[in-house]
Amino acid sequence: MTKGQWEAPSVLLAVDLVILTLRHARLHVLLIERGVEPFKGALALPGGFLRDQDEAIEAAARRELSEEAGLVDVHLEMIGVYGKPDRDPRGRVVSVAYLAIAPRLPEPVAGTDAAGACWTPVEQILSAGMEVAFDHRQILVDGVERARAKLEHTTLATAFCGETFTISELQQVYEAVWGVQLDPRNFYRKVQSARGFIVTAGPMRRTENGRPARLFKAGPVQVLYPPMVRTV
Amino acid sequence: MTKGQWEAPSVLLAVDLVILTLRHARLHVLLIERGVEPFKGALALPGGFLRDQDEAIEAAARRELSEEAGLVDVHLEMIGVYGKPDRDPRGRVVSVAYLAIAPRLPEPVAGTDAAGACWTPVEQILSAGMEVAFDHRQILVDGVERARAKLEHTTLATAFCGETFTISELQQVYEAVWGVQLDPRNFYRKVQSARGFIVTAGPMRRTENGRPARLFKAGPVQVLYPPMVRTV
DNA sequence: CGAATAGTGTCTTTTAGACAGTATCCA
DNA sequence: TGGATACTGTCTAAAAGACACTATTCG
Repeated sequence: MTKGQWEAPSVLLAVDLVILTLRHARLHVLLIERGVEPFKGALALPGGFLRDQDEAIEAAARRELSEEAGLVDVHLEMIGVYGKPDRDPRGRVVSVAYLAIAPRLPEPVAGTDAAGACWTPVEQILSAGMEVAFDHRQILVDGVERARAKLEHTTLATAFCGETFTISELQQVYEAVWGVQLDPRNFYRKVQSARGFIVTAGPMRRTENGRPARLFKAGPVQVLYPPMVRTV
Repeated sequence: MTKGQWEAPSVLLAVDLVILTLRHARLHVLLIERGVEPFKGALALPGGFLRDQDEAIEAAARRELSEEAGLVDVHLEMIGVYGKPDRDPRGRVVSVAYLAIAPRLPEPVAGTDAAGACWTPVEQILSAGMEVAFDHRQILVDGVERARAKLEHTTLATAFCGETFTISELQQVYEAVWGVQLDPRNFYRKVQSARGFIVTAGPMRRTENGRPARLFKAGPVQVLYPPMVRTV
């Protein structure tokens, strides 16, 4: 509560992005090599400070998404706030973390500002002990866990795919993000019976090897029913 | 990214609390009558600014929880960040919202600072058009939705109960938060079969009317398997 | 005894999971 | 033709939902 002469302390506000995508059937996150202190030369999540007093937080996240990864119109949601008093040696910096999901991309990161942007397998950071700057490991852990959880009861998986996709492409998303193997036949039935999850995108087909598959696009529904249960 | 002479803008950081509890088998939220401008006299979620530059954000939330509601050791989790540039007429105020779950309480709000603290049925704000200050209606909506979702696949429901509770008390939590009626017999089976959800708390019993019920306490598990499915 | 709540059993329908078999492409 | 992937069908076991019934308390 504001009382009397006391003045509330102010903080610097930043945004950080966990940008996930699928590459070679594995989950990758975009990391940037830092060009300035602190943690100069180390890898970190893309992000930055609010540009000015009037910039909305999500707008800042979208701006960084565009500037650092060349991405527009992708799924974006807030993960949480990271504000431990000592998390940044420059002073009291509070960071709002966002989760972004990018569909399959051409090999290089298109339209990038930052020189050292690179897609890194999530496993390398989570299981192998690869280092990242600040508290970005924790932010990544929380972002990946958010994605895993939302695959269960929302249609988020379609955000990893392009405009249209086959059912086995969708299955690859679940397998990569959850780190499990799924039976394609049961996955088929499951996905088709989830109301509004996917809808057929014309009678077109696409091929690379074996029988061509039907194409689908994301359905109208956000919340999945029945959910895709990740058996524990 | 920090560049050259440019200086990042700073913001005021606040916390707001959605404190939920059950009263008379209905979901209630704690509101405070504001004693100062802006919105003087209006009802608002409890909350306030960070006390000083070194206070952790969650610590500020726990401090407000104690000062404004007299609550300690209750479930507390972050909901999200609310930072629209124009959400507070005093300037750029970014608020971190927290969800707190209080067990059944004695009628008055114990140990309260704020004079006008009152438990309000959530329905009155969500369905009936009761007004609240700032963007607190949206924060409440998000907090309640979070609670509803977490009841499905976590053991959060036990946080609404006291140290020990009966199965029908637990059922009341689900019914009040979800706003549905559940079959007590199937609920029984369901809850008992969810591994680690509840454990018997001795052979004691409690009574008020009808046959006495067994007492349980919260089990060791946080994530529910199988989940409590809220049929849509 | 009846009213009220606690707890068990049982039946039916739905869903998950395993897996056989057919279809359609390419080389 | 064989190899590969797409898709369909079928069986079994588990879980969800409906609901009859018994148990234990109070007054």
